[in-house]
Amino acid sequence: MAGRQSAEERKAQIVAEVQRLADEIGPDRLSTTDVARAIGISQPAIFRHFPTKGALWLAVAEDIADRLQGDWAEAETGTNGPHTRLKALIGAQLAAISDTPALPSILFSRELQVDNPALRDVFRGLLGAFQGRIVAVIRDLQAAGDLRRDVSPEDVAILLTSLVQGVAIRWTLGARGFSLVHEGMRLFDVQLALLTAQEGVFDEETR
Amino acid sequence: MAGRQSAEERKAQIVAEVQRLADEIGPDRLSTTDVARAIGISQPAIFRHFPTKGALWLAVAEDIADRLQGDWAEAETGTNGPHTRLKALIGAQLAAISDTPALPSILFSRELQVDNPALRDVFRGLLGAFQGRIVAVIRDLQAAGDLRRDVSPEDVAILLTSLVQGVAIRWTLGARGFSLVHEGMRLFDVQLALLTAQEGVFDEETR
DNA sequence: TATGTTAGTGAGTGATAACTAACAAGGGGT
DNA sequence: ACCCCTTGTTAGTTATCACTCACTAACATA
Repeated sequence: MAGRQSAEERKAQIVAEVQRLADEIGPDRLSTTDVARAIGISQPAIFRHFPTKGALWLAVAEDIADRLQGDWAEAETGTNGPHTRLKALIGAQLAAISDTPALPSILFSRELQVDNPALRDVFRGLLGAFQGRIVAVIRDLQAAGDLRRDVSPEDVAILLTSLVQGVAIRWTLGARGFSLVHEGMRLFDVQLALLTAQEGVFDEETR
Repeated sequence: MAGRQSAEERKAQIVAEVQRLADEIGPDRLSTTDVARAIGISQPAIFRHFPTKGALWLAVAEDIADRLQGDWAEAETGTNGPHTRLKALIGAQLAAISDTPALPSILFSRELQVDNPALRDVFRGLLGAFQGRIVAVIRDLQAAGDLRRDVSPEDVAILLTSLVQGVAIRWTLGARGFSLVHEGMRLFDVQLALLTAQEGVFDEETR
């Protein structure tokens, strides 16, 4: 329905629908027929706008990349100190997953990445960029003396991004029975409290 | 080759091959033809041993569940204090993933779980059991005074299991360019050091 | 109003998926 | 040495996948 549309609009509509349906059906099981039916056009019409299904997925990847990078940039501009900047970054990521629940399964889909190296490279770069932003903010936090210095910024970044992934996975497996953003931010505060505590009091045997 | 085998042996062989191939091809893209060819039998022979492909996956899930639970039990028996017990548990999990790299993609495959609720339930229970074991050890650690008490055991368990998942994902995406067990244990030590540091020194604004 | 362009359709293609039916053979127990 | 259950094969079936082809209807413009 809604008749004919411009190619640009239709492309955007298809890309959006893929992200919505990927959550229900699974990214790799999602067929062009599913997408076409959900939109209300014929299945071959998909191929008028994308030469191959791989190209469609690449367009989806670029859409995701653009949106996430925009979210990160916005999160970092509207904030003053490094602490709120870090909090905003993590919050933006959680919100993005909450808005597009298929994000983790798309980003980490083994199937999609096995026969679409270009896709894998986009996602790898994207996750690396996020990690890089976190590392930079951690450095600022440490420089300001707001975070213990006996842990490397890279390790802190890993702990925090793992936290986001971990809570997102629990959220998905548990049928989204809680607020991802709320629970994620709560755990972020817990982890950050650990990271701001005084250094080395217990002698921990590090064998 | 190797001629005829007993049903029991053949079943185990198929289940093992699925786990090996799931890593190369992707759990959901893995076809019965792939499995049969890798073993050296005809494709319909698979269905002599498993009524449906879904039943095959369920057998794989139970194999994984048995193995993991065995690993956890072993990790917890050979250890004395709660600290080494925790370390052994995390180490066992990392080693299991290292031995069966397809584990994360199988356990978290959206595709497999969408149309196989039984499978999803097995995995959910499995991950819950691991979480439960971690929580119990954390409680012991706190009771012994070896871990700060201003963090709930459940939250600590989430932080630690997320850590394992996070490092496993990085390991997979990065083409397994480092030792999963080594890197995982290093980060575990970092996180545990944070968890044993003195409580609440910085006043963290918790808005 | 005539004309070229573009979004969209219906029917079909070859490949591959899971699964079945009918039949062949291996091998231990009597 | 024969039997017969079990394991296996070959040859299908049906469904679905991505993708193509010939064609049409809507739109913009001259």
